[in-house]
Amino acid sequence: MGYGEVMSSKQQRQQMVTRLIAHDNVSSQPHLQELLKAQGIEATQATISRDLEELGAVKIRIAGGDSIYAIAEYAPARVAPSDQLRRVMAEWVAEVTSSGNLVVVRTPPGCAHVVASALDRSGLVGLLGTVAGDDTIMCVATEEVGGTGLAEQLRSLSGVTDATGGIPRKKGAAHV
Amino acid sequence: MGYGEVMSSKQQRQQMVTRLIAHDNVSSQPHLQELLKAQGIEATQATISRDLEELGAVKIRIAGGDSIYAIAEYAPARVAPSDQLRRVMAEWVAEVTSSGNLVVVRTPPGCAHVVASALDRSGLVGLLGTVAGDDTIMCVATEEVGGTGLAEQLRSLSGVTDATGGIPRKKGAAHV
DNA sequence: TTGGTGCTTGCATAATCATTCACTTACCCG
DNA sequence: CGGGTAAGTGAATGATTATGCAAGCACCAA
Repeated sequence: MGYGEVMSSKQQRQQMVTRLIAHDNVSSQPHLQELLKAQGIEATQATISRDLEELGAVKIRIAGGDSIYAIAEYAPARVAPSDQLRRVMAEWVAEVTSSGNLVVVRTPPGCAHVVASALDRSGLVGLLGTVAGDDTIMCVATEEVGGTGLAEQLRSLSGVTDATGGIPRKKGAAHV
Repeated sequence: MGYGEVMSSKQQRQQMVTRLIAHDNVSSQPHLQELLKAQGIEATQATISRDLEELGAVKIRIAGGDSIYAIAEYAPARVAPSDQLRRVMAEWVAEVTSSGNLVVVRTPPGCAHVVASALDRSGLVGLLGTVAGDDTIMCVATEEVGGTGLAEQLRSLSGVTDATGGIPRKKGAAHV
């Protein structure tokens, strides 16, 4: 298996699909088909269906009862292989600090809920739960493990270098 | 608008739907229809479709390419009027206790997310955020209001009688 | 009571999405 | 070179989900 590089059309298409989903409110596969065509990419509904599956896209409901596509960030974590968690953490976690039983995880703007969702479903021992804002996650550690211990786990998962274990550098309001 | 109390069948059904979704891996609406029937609740696919919309359920993809339903903690309550909150709380909250800045809300199995979602979007003063498990919600109270004060508000909303404000009767692990 | 209003539901059907099958192409190995 | 294998795709079709419509019921007001 494995081609050379010619077959990049699929990847290009899927990348465009991802982009379209993220920016527009894509309501259906025919709709997405149109948008793709406007970008000079032609594909049938069948192909798009397969793309969406591979990308892990799902239809979510938005206000008004309509539903649009979104990239999952959610589904795969149901069975969250810790590999997935590690991948998400490595991708999006910028900083991990702790104070008392709380661990504060910083992410790029808007990404907090993605990481929090993965954490929530990871079944990580020592993690009671999370509250995610826009770019900040607050994790509640068990008393047994404590904030410091949990922070250590999280840093290990994300590959973040040890950073100021006890003294927060800056106050960030998590608008939940 | 506003019936007496006879028309509880819809709410019962939706509660069961929520529970089934949370526990089983519901793959389709006909599948859910069967599960409901096994619980003694009959409904057509059309009704179930509407229930799922109202509950904000979505189909997510799990490992293997299959997809199952899940409650969206995310879309529907976008507009959550406080009346809605009161209704949800009254329907599903079994117990409210507090300790320190935390309030623990117990619900029927599988229903925690629904309540937590409503709470998250309620803009309730004194409530910083929530972490929902299967049948348990942890609410973080502001320091100003405190766990006791928040618990009081929540009890009022849900109509639960005052219960052991400071001493948890039983340890319930919130499996998040 | 009587008529009006709004909510809920089932039926039938439309809309949407997933999958089977066949075909093409690229690549690998004798 | 063939032959074998696997990925990728479209057309057609099957499966699933959403919806228009009408009926039924509770409630309210006159």
